[in-house]
Amino acid sequence: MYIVQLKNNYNFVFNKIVLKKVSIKDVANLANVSIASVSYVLNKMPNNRISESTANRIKEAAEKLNYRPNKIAKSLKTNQSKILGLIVADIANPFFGKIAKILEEEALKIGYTIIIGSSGENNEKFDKLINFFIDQQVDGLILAPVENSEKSFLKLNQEKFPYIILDRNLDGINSNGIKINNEEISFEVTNTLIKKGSKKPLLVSYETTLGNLLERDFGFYKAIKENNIKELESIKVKIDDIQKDVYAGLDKHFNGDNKPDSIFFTSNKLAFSGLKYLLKRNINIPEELQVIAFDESEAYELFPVEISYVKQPLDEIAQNALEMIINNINNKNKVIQNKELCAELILRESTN
Amino acid sequence: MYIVQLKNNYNFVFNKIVLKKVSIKDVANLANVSIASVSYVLNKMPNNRISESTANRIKEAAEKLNYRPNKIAKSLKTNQSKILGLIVADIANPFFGKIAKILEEEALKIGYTIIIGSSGENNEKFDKLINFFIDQQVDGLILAPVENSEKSFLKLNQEKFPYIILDRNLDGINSNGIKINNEEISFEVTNTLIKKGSKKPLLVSYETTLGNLLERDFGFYKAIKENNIKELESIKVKIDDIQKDVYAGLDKHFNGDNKPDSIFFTSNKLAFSGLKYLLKRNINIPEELQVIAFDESEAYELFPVEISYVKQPLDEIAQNALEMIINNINNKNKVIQNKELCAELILRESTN
DNA sequence: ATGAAAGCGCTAACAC
DNA sequence: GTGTTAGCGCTTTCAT
Repeated sequence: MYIVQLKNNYNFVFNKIVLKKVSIKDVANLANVSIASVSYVLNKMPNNRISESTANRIKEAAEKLNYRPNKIAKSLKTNQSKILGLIVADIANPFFGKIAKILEEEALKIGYTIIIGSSGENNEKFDKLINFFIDQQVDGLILAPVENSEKSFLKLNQEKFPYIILDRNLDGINSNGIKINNEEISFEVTNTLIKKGSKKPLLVSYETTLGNLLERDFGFYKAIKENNIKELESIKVKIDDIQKDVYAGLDKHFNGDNKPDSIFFTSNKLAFSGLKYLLKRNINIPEELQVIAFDESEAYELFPVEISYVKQPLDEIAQNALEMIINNINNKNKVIQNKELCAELILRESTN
Repeated sequence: MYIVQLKNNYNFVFNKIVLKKVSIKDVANLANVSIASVSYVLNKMPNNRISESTANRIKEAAEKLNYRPNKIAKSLKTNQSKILGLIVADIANPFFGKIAKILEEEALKIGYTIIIGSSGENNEKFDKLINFFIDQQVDGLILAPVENSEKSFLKLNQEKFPYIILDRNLDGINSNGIKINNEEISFEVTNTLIKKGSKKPLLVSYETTLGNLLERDFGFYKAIKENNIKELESIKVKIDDIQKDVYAGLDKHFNGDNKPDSIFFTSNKLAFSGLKYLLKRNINIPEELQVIAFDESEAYELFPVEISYVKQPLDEIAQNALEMIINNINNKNKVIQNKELCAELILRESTN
C-alpha cells in the first residue's frame, strides 16, 4: 500500500499511484494517535502503557495500510542492523553451502539476516569482504579464515568488533570459535585403517598453515607413530591447484613399488580429485586400497564404491556459531570460548 | 578508531576506550569544516565546489580517524539500501551456489550486497522470505520461483516492487526474467540421442507446473514426434521425493521387457538419483544405455563413465540477472524483458 | 567555496 | 495512558 503525499504532513491514501511508502506517521494519523504510541504497540512493549482499545485501533490502521516498519530507520536509531556477515572460502562448495543454509534459517528465526561472501582462499579478498561487511553495518561476523589473514583478525580484535571463527583456526589468533575435534577424529580414522589391516597408510593433505588442517595431519601422524608404522611420504597439496598436485602425488606413489594400501584424504576436495584418479587407474577398493575421506559429499554417491567418510555435525556447527556470535554481540567483553564438536566416522564399503 | 564523547558535541580522540564510532561530525570537527563539505568530498561530488586544499584536509582527517561512512544512515536518507535479495530453492545445491557466488562477486563490484534465502521449494517459505527481505529494505529481488507462488508475484507486481525471475518461470506471470533456451536445448539433446542410435529414449523429469521444466519436456516430446518414435512412459518425479520416485520409475522400466536405450534427465538432482540407480544395476553405459543429463555437477566426475550434459552459462546468467535488476530498480516502469541465453550440450562418454 | 539546516523513519526519554 | 521531542548519521537544498 502506498500513500500520496500532498502537503507537508498530510497524506492521502490512494489506490494506484505510487509515491511514498507507508510510514509510522501514516499509521499514527489514521489511528489518531502519536507515532510514539504506534511504535510502542507495534513493538509489543510492556503493555501497561497503551489501552487495549487504542492498541487495537493502531493495529487495525497498520494492517489496513499494510504498514511495514522501516528496518533501516530502526537500525539507525538502535544502532543494530540485525545483519550478520558470513565469510566462507567458497559458497559454491556444498560444505559451506549447507552451513550457510542452516545458519540463514536459524538466523531468520531470531530476526537476523545473513550476508555471505566467498573469500576464494584469498586473504586480500577476505579482508576486503570484512571491511565491506562492516561498512554495511553488520552486527557481527562469522568467519572461516584463510591463510595469512592474521592481520584482519588483529584489526578486529583491536576494534573489539564481534566475530567468531568457523571451522578453521589460525595460529596465534585466539578468538571465540567453533570447530570439530580434527585431531581426534583423524587419529581414529588412521587407527581404523590400520586395524583393518593397512600397513602403508598414505596421507593426502594440504600444504597449509591453517590449524584445523594441521590438526588432521597430527592425528594421522600420531596414529602411525603409535602403531610403529613407517611413514610413506605424505602428499601435501597446494590449496590453489588441488587436482594437479593430487594427481602428481598419487602418480608417484602408484607408479613406484612401495604402493600405499590405504589413503586418508583430509578434505572433500582432496578426496574428489583423488577418487577421480583412482577411478581412472582402476584401483580396486577396498581390496587393493582402503579409503577414508573427510566430509560428506554427494559426489561420493556416484563412485562405484561407497566411500567411508568423516561426517561433520553441520547443524550443530551452524547453531553453535549463531549462538556464539549473538552472545558476543550482546556482551562484548566476554571470555574467549572455543567450542569443539565431535565429528563422526561413517564406515562404508571403502574400508572393507 | 573510536571517539570518546565528552559533552554534547565535543569529541575527544582517545586511544583505547571504546565509546562511539567515528561519524561524519568528527571528521568535520577535525578538518574544521562543516559536515556538508565532508559529505561532498568523500562522495566525490562534482568538485567545482570544494577547494583542493580543504578537500585534502578533509581526506586526511577521515583517514586519520579511520572514518567509515554509516551506510545505514545513508540508506535512510537516500532511500536506497544497496542490498539485493536472492531467493533460490536451495543454496546448498551447487547450481544455485555457483550462481550466488558469481552474483555476489559482481554485485560487490558495483557496491551492492546480496542476501540469500533458500525456499526449499516451499511457497510459504518463499513468500515469507520475500516479505522478510522487503522489510529489510532490499532495493530489489532476484527470484527463482517455486510452484504455486503466483500470488507472491502478483503482490510484487501490484506494489511495483522491482524484481526479476531467475532460471525458472511461472505460467501467467509475465515479468522480467532470465533463463535459458530450455526447449531448444532439450530438443537438441533428444535428437542427439536418436541420431546416435537410440530407438527408445526415456524422459526422466518432474511432475511440476514450473515453465522451464515443462519446456524441457516439450523439447523432448517434439524430438521424438519428429522422429516418429513411440514414447516410452516418461518418469515424472515429485519434487519432494526425488530419489524414491526415480528408483521406482526406473525399476519399472528396467524390470520390464521394453527397456529404454537412452535417458534424458532434466535436472542434476534427477540425474544424481538416476545414475546411482544405474550404478547399482550395473547397466552398461553407453552400450546398453546412453545418458544425457541437465546441468553440470561435480558428482558426475566420480561416475565411472563421463556423463554428457547440458551446460548452462552460469556466469552469463548471473551477470544478466544483476544487470536486469539494477536496470529495473533505476527505471521502474520499463518494458518487460525476457532474456533467453543459450545452453550448450557437452558430449562425453555416456553418448558413445 | 562553504555552512546551516531540514529531514529520511524510527525509538525512547521525558512531560503531562 | 498518551503525546512531544531529541536525535541516530547522513544527503542535499538553499543561503551566504
